[in-house]
Amino acid sequence: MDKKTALVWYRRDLRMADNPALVEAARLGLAVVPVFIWAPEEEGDWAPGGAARVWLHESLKSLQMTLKERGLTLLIKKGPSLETLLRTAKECGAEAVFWNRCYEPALIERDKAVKAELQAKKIEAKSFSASLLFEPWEIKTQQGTPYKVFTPFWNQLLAKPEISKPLEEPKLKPAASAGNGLKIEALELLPSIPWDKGIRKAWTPGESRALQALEKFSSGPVNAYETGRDRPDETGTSRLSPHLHFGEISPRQIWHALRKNKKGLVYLRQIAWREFAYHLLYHFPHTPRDCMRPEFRAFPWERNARLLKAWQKGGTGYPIVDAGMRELWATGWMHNRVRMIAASFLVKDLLVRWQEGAAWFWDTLVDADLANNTLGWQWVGGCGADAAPYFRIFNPVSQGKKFDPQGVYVRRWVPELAGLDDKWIHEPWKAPAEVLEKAGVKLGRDYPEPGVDHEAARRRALMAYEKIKSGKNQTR
DNA sequence: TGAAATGTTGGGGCG
DNA sequence: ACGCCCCAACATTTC
Repeated sequence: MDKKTALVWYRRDLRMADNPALVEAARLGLAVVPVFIWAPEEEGDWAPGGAARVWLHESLKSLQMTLKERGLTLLIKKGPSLETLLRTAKECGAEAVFWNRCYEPALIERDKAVKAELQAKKIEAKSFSASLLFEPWEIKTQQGTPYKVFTPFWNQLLAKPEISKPLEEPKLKPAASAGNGLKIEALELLPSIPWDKGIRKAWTPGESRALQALEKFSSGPVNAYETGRDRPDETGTSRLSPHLHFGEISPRQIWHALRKNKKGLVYLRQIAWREFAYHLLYHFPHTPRDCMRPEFRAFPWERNARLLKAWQKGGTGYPIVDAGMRELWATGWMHNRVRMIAASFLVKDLLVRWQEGAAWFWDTLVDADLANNTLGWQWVGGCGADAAPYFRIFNPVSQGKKFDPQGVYVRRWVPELAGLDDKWIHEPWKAPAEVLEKAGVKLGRDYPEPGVDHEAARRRALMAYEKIKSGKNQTR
């Protein structure tokens, strides 16, 4: 008997365009039942964090609306994926399930099991590549091993045959029986205490806004990206990260929008860092938990709940760090230059394990992405594959002066310092008493004294590293 | 996709 | 004119 209906299982590909699972259903002339299943427990330790759930809620709303305009209903379900798919397939008389791949270790395992079970039940199951330029197993060194260094990975990526064009949105046939779904609200993705106001103000999730953001970026900031990306006081970045994480836009779309622009390559290199992050996560699935470099197992991290909390709340006493942490808390996002500064501060100045920082980012970032988050923190921590050398320690004052020279960013997020002159904005503790008084700042009352002295903290971090250096050549 | 410490160079002041 | 010193600017090395 010919198949009539397919489920398209939406996961982190919340878009219509460049969606191979949708295209396949249309190509086969099948009616489509789009379904989203909320099953956070299947993601192991990495179920979406609080900020990401807010985004997901809004993105699902947007997708549901878009599908509705096409005459389709996005079914919302909750519960174990396999059973839910089987039940939904039965409800709708679907004999095929198509989806686009995820690459987190727990999801790879789950999807493998789902595929096997569906096929055992005579339901066709097919998965597609939609979230990466290349599958993590498609890129290998000459020796056939995974890359551990970014630059050769990047060269290899550029040497590959041209990346295929993004797929057009197909014409979809609605299914006769759409099945019964929940309201998105029933997933309880929104917080009970409304701390998400700032996120809603800063962002509009959804495919159309993602395309707009790309358009805006490619018609201006991309041309100055090389330097503009380092300025948190200006809008020199694409701000595409959360859209990209939820698949509201695909890297193929971004690639083709920017590749013809000579300057676009500087930004596409960042997209390649994302590819590299997925490559590493796929080949080294333990890295969200453990350092890549084995000698770091013996690293003398400190346990300091008080300073960790101060960091989280944006109360370290270092303005650029605090500005970043407050931007994160308020908007669910932090400028990448500031992410590096704030992360370096936690890991090097406070000697707190990078996993603590990764966990906080996981919960507070709307773009929280296991591959990127893991790579980023291991990079800063100096314990990753192609990481910054451990002794590369950011100075929060000089970084602030260099990349936020007028203190615009600091004043935006740390308004209690707004009255200080540019000269002191990144190191208020050095300002003369009368300057502080005139600015209406009393350190320890309006804004904290530095929780640690960077100079001393730097020396302490280097000494801590000395302790594990001897283990450098030990094998895993 | 750092920063500090250390080394080198070259111009200017000055005896 | 010369050597000497100082020091800023830049370069290299070290962490």
